[in-house]
Amino acid sequence: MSDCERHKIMAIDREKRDRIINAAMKEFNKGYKNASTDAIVKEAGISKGLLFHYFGSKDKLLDFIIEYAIEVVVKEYFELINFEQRDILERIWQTVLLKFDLSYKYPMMFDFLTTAYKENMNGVVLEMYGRVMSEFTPRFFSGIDESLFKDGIEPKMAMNVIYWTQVGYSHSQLEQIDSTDIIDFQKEYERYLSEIQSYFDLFRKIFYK
Amino acid sequence: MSDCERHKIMAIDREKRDRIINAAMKEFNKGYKNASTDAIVKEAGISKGLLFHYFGSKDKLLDFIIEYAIEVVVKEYFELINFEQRDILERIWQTVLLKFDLSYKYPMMFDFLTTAYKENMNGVVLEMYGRVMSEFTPRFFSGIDESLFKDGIEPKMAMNVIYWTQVGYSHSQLEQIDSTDIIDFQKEYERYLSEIQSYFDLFRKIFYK
DNA sequence: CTAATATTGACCGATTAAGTCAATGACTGT
DNA sequence: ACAGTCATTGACTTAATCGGTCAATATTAG
Repeated sequence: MSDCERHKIMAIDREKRDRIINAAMKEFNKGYKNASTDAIVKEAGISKGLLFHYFGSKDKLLDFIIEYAIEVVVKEYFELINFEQRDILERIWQTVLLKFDLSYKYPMMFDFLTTAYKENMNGVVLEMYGRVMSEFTPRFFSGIDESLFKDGIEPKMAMNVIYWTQVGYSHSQLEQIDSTDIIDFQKEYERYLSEIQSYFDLFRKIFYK
Repeated sequence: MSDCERHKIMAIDREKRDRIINAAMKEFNKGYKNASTDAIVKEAGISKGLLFHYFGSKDKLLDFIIEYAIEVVVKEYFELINFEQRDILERIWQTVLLKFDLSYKYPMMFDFLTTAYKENMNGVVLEMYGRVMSEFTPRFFSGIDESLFKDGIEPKMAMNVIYWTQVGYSHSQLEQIDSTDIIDFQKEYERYLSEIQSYFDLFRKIFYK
């Protein structure tokens, strides 16, 4: 993607640009072929001509969205995690907060990137993302203070349980949000965090000395 | 769906019928609109004419698959759970075994029904399924022997952790299976069960007296 | 008021997808 | 061997859809 085109896109009014990006991520999350540009413009509330005026083609739109999504996730998620925190519960807690902050602006970001990576929507760029990810995961689970765990508790299993619980809880919340109408985000945010925190308290009690 | 048509379908060779059912569930799992009859016949290894000879139309095919899936899940899952088992860990363990047995014949059954229910693919039939489900869930988590739990452990939270761990582990296994070629099912079955059992052992140790 | 820019949506050609049907293959009793 | 029945095929039709275009219109700036 040429800098010229990218500059044109980044000059769009911020709120409208995010509406297009979110609509595109939601639609491309169905897979490249199943994604419809008509559905994207409808969701974003713009005309079809404007979409092609800015992005040129469906492929270029996808390329931009992938590059943009990776850039945001790297800068506002991967790079913000403090690896000096050797308490795994606290380390995972950071990711809960960071993911939640990101999903406020871009609700489909992580789901979209997962789909894009699985379908290999853009070979070159996603290969880079794959490298970032495959370096991240082992790093995330290494340098952990295992002395915090009770004797007889397998740290690897405990970490999986913590991770899966957090994923499971998020999903159960997402289902409820889908079925309800527009919600008070601030209020939901607090309830969500306090509930998931109670699970972390439970884990601290059962897994830690 | 008239009994006549249903009879015609059930008269198809069992192995071929299951191939069609599995192909249809896999395809409809993408959503009704994204499901392609061409893809179904290709996956099932039959001609397009035959599919329409048996099922008449895409809608009637979907109706049959939904009815069939609900019937199988009710008879081979819901009705086989022993509610006299008051140990929740043992009760959930039953569901793991039952789901695994079912997923051998119909790998997409539960995922398909979840999608069908969310998209409300067939109002009348799925409303019935929703009623079955909404009666099942509270029943499943009631009549539990809470005296087995350690003091200070909230049974409801512990049950969620157990449930989410089982879901998370299944998903992590599914991802690995997708990326590998054909596998020795018997060997995988044993490994899967023994690994998930080790998580149940962990839960017994940390949650129970 | 004018020129430049942003935005629209009807329209086009190509592709796709549900559904059809005439033809063929396979089997069965005589 | 043969007539008759049933199972099965895949090229074809038709309507809708989708990516992409463009002349027209709205908006903004000087």
